[in-house]
Amino acid sequence: MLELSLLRENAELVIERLAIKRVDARETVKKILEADLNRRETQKLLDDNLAESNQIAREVGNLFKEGRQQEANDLKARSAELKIAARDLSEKLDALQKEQNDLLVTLPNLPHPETPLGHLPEHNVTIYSEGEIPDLGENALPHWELTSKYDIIDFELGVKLTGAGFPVYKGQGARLQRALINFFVNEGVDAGYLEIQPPLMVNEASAYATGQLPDKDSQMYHADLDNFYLIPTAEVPVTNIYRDLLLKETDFPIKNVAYSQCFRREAGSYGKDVRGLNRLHQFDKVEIVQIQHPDRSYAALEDMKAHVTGLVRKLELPFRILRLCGGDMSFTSALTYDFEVFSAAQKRWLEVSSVSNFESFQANRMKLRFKDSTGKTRLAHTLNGSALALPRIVAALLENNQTPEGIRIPKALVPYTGFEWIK
RNA sequence: GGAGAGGUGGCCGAGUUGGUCGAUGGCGCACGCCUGGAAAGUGUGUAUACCUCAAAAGGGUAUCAUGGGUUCGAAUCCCAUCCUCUCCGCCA
Repeated sequence: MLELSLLRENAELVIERLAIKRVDARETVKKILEADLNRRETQKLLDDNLAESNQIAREVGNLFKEGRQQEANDLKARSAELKIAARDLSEKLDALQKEQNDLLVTLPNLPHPETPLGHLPEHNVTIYSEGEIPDLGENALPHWELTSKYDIIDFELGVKLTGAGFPVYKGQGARLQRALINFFVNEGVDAGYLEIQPPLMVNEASAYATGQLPDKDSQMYHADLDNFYLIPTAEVPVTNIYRDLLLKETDFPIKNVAYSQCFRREAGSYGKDVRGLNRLHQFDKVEIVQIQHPDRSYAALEDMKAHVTGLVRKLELPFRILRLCGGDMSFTSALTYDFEVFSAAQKRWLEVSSVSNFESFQANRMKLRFKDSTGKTRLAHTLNGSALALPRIVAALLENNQTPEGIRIPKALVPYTGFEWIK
């Protein structure tokens, strides 16, 4: 969530920037500031009340010691009055705090000034593209046919075991999964990221801190008995490692890479978007996360973008990088780069990574702070990106590399797969 | 799952016949003294949030797992929840 101090000091800027995300924040900002003013007044009244109560308690103690029962009892009466007033004030304060907080969490993060205007996919700006789009001719097969032709991924079997969107990987398909995971994790480790294996289930506090709750409740699988959520991305447990921490400036940069399975209910999806590997309920992803000093978070974002570029390049896939427009960017992001690979039989671009700087938006909700060189406590910046998500990479690899002899594995992967062809 | 013990500041650890306890002490850390330099020694300081204040200083409030209760007053008493440890049971 946004920092309250920013709203107090520069409400106009907030309103102006949020308009880029097509949010009219005028009314909300006004209400927040009203609640804030009210809250502070109430707090002052309550504090004064409690101060007097504490004073009386001390005096009563002394009077009893001196045996002055009558005076002590008189003071007790005053204390009872204060207590009733304090209860009311305290309830009012809680209500105001809740009101303010509830309003504050409805405001998305401010988009970075470089964010393109617009709200449609065509308003996203392609800032880079690379690689040849292969001409596969007329007989090219989409990946969902290739997977059954070579018997490497079984969608129907997944339906039998669980349901749609839970494919079963077999033989060379399973091996390819392991190869990609190891390749991505190793590349991350080589780039200085600490490898993390997080839990795949998190508690309510964690889901709230990274913003999945309360908004995206229906997008997560939930274990009722223990009130745990299956993670939709490793971002959730990994970022939560740093929840409620007060870091030192020398702790930066924090760089983590984590492989995990991800679970998403994807309620409301349909059509060609969910065909084959395009959208699954369970999938594999390697995520990179950085916790950074605010002065260096944008440099870190560029680093992460370069890292992901390296991965896609080594896989020899044609790709492009988009800077997302305000309306297409996530609630929490300040600046996002999307990576898309071209899946040549489907003839469409598939998003395989989203690299974002959240600035202090997540850190504020999570209370992730650090002491700067002057001893002041400030919010850290958080960033994350997929590096990479497997299914669509697999879809593009299968489609783009299909030949009459089989499917060719890119050179960089061969040491991991142990084979050069899927046959 | 059953029985028991316990959760105090960055860490360890006092404090549980309720009373100036945000909390003795030690370690760690920071700065200073000492030293040619260091170690040892020694001195001082060392939580977080909110409010107040133009700012700093200062002041107020809250926080001893979390939430509630008793009381003029709670780290200390009561209740609930969460978590940790030990033993038993079960088990990859």
